[in-house]
Amino acid sequence: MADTTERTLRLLSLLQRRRYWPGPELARELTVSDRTLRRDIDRLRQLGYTIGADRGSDGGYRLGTSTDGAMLLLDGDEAIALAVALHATANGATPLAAATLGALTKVLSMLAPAQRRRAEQVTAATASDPMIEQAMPHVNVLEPVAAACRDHVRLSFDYVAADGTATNRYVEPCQLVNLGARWYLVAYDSDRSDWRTFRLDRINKPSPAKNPFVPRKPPAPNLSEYVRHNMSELGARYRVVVDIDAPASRIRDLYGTWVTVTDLSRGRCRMTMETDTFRWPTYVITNLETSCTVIGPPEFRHHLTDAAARLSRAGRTRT
Amino acid sequence: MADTTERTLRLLSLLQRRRYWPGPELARELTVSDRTLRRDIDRLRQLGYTIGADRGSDGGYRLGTSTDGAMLLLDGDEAIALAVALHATANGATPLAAATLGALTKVLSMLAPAQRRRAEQVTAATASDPMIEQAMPHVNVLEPVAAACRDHVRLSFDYVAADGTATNRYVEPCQLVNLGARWYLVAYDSDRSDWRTFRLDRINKPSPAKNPFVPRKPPAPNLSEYVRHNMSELGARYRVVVDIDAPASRIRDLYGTWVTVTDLSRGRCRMTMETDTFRWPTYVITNLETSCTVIGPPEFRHHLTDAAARLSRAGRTRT
DNA sequence: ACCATCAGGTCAGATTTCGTCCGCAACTGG
DNA sequence: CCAGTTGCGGACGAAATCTGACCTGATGGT
Repeated sequence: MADTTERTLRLLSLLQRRRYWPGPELARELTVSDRTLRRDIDRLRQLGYTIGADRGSDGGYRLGTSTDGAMLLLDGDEAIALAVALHATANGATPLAAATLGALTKVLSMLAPAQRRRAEQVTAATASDPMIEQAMPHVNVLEPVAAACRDHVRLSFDYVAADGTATNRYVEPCQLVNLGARWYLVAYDSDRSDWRTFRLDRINKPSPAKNPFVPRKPPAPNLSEYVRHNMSELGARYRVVVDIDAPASRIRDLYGTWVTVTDLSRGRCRMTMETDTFRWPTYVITNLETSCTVIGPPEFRHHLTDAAARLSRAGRTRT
Repeated sequence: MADTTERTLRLLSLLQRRRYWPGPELARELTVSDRTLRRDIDRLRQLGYTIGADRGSDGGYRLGTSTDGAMLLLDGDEAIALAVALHATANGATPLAAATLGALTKVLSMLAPAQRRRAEQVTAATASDPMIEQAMPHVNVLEPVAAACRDHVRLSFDYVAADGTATNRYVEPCQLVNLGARWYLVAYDSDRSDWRTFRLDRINKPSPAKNPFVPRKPPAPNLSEYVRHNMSELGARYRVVVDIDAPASRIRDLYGTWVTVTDLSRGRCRMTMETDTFRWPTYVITNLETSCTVIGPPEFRHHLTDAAARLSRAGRTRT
């Protein structure tokens, strides 16, 4: 009642809930006269929403596509679903990576603690799910760090380096970089006066400052490249190298964001990926359906031979 | 200056874009006095948003979790990212499936044609992506059908049956069911006066009616069961059956939504899945790291033997 | 102590909102 | 073609509100 903006929002919510609304029904729902309903519709239109209307008996209003800054009204569970979906998609997907991350931080920062816990549970449940055991960083780390990057505020956190030594850092976050299985934060370490790359899953208790700093020029034009280059020191357990009987372009199309591909002679190429687990390189190779040769490491070769044995046993006709 | 609701929304947008805003800055941004800014903040609070505020020098406002029907303000790309993420996650994920679908239809119906096209492109690009080639139905089919289910409006569409005959249907949609790789619509066929199940990827040109109908009692309490039961006639190409040396519960935990698992004696179990491609059952088996036996079909056995040969060749030390 | 910030009261004047009129346009079904 | 229904928008006056300009307090940092 009292407030017109509240009513306008309620109207928007109604229009988003049902495709088609006869005018008088809307008016009754909002307990206003049909005239002010029209005025509210007008308001929404001016706000950037395209609201279709059919005249004549059995006419009504229909919410169309919003042209401008659109807004979504969500009920509890939908917000959670959003968080989960975005969280799961935030890797890879190059063209929209930034937007996905942006949306994710917005949604996350909107969730109440209880909802957030629920989202985590669901994520955990579906993470052990078929495709990938996502090394997706914990929500409570990802969100504040991403927000700090976005807001250009300094960030302090506990960091456990590769050799196990724990330190406390105070940095100017620059950008979050996702490389297949892992997330990295590129930041300027104020104490050490240099750029550093941090693995997100080794960051604990991030706490953002309030006051914005003026962003520095990033240490490299393509931070994704930059991180991949420095990564070996950051301790992926294995560097899997495979030569494939297929042109580099094809592999790049398929897995470009996740691995480095270099050309070899005669339509072959070499694929390199850093990983902790063989699960996913195995999947890639199995899936390729072209022959290839593992260059290293030996552990991966063994893993493959084992898998091959298992598969061939499974495929043998039952005795 | 036109409208207070417009301004309030702009304020919300600002608060969602940046974590921390000093009050006077906000006031300047909105070109109002600090007093009305306070009033607007109040309005938002009354709308259900929790807005934290720090006093003292370098204080400011901070948008917290919204308690009630929350609303998200998104800029162009973020909406697209949302659509893509939801689209990708809409399978599986039992606990939130309904919410995900709901959110997806909301987002989709909000996208402008151009944005929608972009979303499709991205989806297509990432679908050839590593994990799965999602047999996700086309956005232009999924959205209207899901909306029709939600709104309880009749739906007419062209349908191509398994045997290739095309018909035009006029139905009362009941629910969308996702079974791993495929989507099905359970609906009451008004012309045939009986319940039918339609494969979503065989539906063309769906067009929703305007007027709602009163929903019937569904043909079964658990529609997911119902569809799976009727599915064999709906034409998945293969029914892959595998016996696994692991308790049924473990498999169910991992892939429960995607396959049917039945107990066998002595801690073994049998997994059945309907599929058109061997890619993903292969992945499952490779991933299990326990021995298993393929019961059928023979094609899958051959596929596995091929894969095994390829893997073992790849793993052999280079000559 | 001093300053910057949020919080909220009060008040007068400007602005808007709202309902009730009205005529008009467009679509549907008989 | 006509009646009925629906959306569209102008006009008007009364009521509600919104806004800016004060003001007092509380709180936190320097």
